[in-house]
Amino acid sequence: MGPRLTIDDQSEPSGKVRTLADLAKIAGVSAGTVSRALAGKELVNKTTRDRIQLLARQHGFRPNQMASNLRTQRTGVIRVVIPLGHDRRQHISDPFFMTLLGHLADELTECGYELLLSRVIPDQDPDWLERMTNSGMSDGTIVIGQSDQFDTIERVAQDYTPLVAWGNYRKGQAHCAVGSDNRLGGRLAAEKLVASGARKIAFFGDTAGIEIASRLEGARKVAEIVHLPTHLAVDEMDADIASNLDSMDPAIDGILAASDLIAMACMRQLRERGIDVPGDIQVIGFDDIPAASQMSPPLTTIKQDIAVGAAAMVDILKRRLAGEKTGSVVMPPRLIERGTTRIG
Amino acid sequence: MGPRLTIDDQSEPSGKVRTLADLAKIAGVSAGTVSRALAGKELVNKTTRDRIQLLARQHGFRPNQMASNLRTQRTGVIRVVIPLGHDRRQHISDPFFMTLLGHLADELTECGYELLLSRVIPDQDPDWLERMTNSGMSDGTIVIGQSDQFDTIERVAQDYTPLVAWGNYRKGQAHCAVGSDNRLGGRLAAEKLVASGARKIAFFGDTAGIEIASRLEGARKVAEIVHLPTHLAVDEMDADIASNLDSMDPAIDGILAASDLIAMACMRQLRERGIDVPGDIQVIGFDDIPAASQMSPPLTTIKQDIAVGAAAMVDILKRRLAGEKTGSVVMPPRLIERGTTRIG
DNA sequence: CTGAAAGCGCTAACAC
DNA sequence: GTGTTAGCGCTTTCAG
Repeated sequence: MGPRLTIDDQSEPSGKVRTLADLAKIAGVSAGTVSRALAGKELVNKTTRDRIQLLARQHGFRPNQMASNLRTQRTGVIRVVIPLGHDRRQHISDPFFMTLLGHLADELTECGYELLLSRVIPDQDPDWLERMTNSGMSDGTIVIGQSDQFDTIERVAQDYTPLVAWGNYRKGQAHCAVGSDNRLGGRLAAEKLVASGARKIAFFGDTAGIEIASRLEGARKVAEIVHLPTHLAVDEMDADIASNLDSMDPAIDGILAASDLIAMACMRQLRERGIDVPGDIQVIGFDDIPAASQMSPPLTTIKQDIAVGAAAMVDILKRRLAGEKTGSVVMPPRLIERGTTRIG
Repeated sequence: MGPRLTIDDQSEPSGKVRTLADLAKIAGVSAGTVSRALAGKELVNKTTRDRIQLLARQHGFRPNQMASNLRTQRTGVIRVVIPLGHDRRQHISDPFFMTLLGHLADELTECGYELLLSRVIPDQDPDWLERMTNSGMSDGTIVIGQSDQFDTIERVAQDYTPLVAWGNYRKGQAHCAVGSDNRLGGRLAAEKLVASGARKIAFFGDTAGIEIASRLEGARKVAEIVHLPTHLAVDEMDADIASNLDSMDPAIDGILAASDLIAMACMRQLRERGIDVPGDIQVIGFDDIPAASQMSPPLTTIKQDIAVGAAAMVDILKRRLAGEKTGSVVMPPRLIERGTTRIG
């Protein structure tokens, strides 16, 4: 039998070059030199450097990142993790997190980092953050949304510095957070509602998430507010809102939604019931996701500047990777008046 | 001087255990045994196995993935890449890709894979796919959207099997694609428009993307259609649509949008011009993103089942990783009639 | 059942 | 300038 058609003949037609050593051999130099040449180091003679780079291109050679990472103790990847704490189906539907993720991807790519994305269900694995930070698979970690995991993040941040979380800042906390002043946002929303004549205001949202809880807290500085728990998963959300809406006895005339998504669901339910917005009930959302301005009527909301937030997170993380100590960032949210509230 | 306060004293208070060897030492066994114990291998005595696992937990020890990956030649990560080919600002706003990504994340996490997310601008680096597939950082690759990169994907697929792309299937192609029958989708849309009385139909979209081109092609089987190029980035999109709308001389009475996002933009512009939908102009979208049903009037559209698509991609990729040969998957899209088209 | 030893593919002193 | 060498931290034969 000839050598053809052996079972495990995986070799490329003309001996694929897969390692530095392979390339070194056909270039007639040592692996070390190839390594340096490919890294564009000045140390190696320009002539041979060019020759090696050419050879590499010709053979489609690409050095193994994994090996390089192990050796240099530097991965060039940032882990972005979304904990699905208090409402695990949130992610699929929530345009806010998705938009934030998009911007993070932009920023990270921009400065040469890869993005390792993880969704996590904390209840099923209390160790989640330690696992992510200690795996050696990334140089730093970004947590999108504290959800109900504030304490976990706080604990890990004790001895893991390259960590930034999107979310609420609580005085004296150890971990670095970037986010909006949720309390202020809640206050702005309530103030607006009150100013334009609302007398009985309801808050739709799940206060298990600390960001949400802060919004309600802020709103309550301004007015008496009834809290109507609302799940974040689209399918449950609608049912929650519907039943709450129907069971309100002294009818409400103002809705403060914990997010634009919830506000949109409210509008849907209100329309089905023939209730006029903003005539009968005024509605105000939170986030200012792209869709907010496109509804009819367009949604009045509290805007969080996602792009700026994402840039800040990446910037801070880079600083921390460089050993700098940084504080948190609290960004002021802004009222965007549109069509779901009355003027005044 | 005592040993305190030396410059590079990075050691933890009581000597942090970071490597197998560290743990081996305090357990009084060899590194090999620790490795086996932590992997839960039966080979090692249950007693010592438990002891080692306990020790590991106590010290918060987590084996270095990078090293393990290098040794085993298996990373446990799947790369998901979004090429921003013909319209590089698409991603931030496109809920379709984001939703697909969400589902992919679910499916991958489900079966123990990590997700390495990359955005890529092919013009700036023609080598992009080779770079991603050969880096040794992942076991397989999913490309979300062929964009105008059909040929690149085709080329790489020649000798890289664990690759699946979301997109159009073209008879005889080498790479594995999962996606909707775009041509059929286009046809369904045009048929509906014609059936409910549209006489002059316009197609809004950028046919540089092959998926989009196929939709137009399908539509043209049914009716004569004028193509109005439209960028996918939200800001440009509005301007494109506005100018096109205003310059149409014999007014159109049907709009076939290449995506729901474009359809939504069209509706916005139409509303601004006081044009009634579906009275004066009927509109039909493509994708059926979550927001489609929430507009007013709710959008008639061609639905692609994203969840099923994502599951199929992951399933196929796993098969390919197991050495199986698989074909492509073409899923039938479905007309969802809602409020932006007339009955009939 | 466990230890010793040989690498995975790359990089960075250290030589010459 | 370039080769040699010694690992990065882990897994897995191969001995015993």
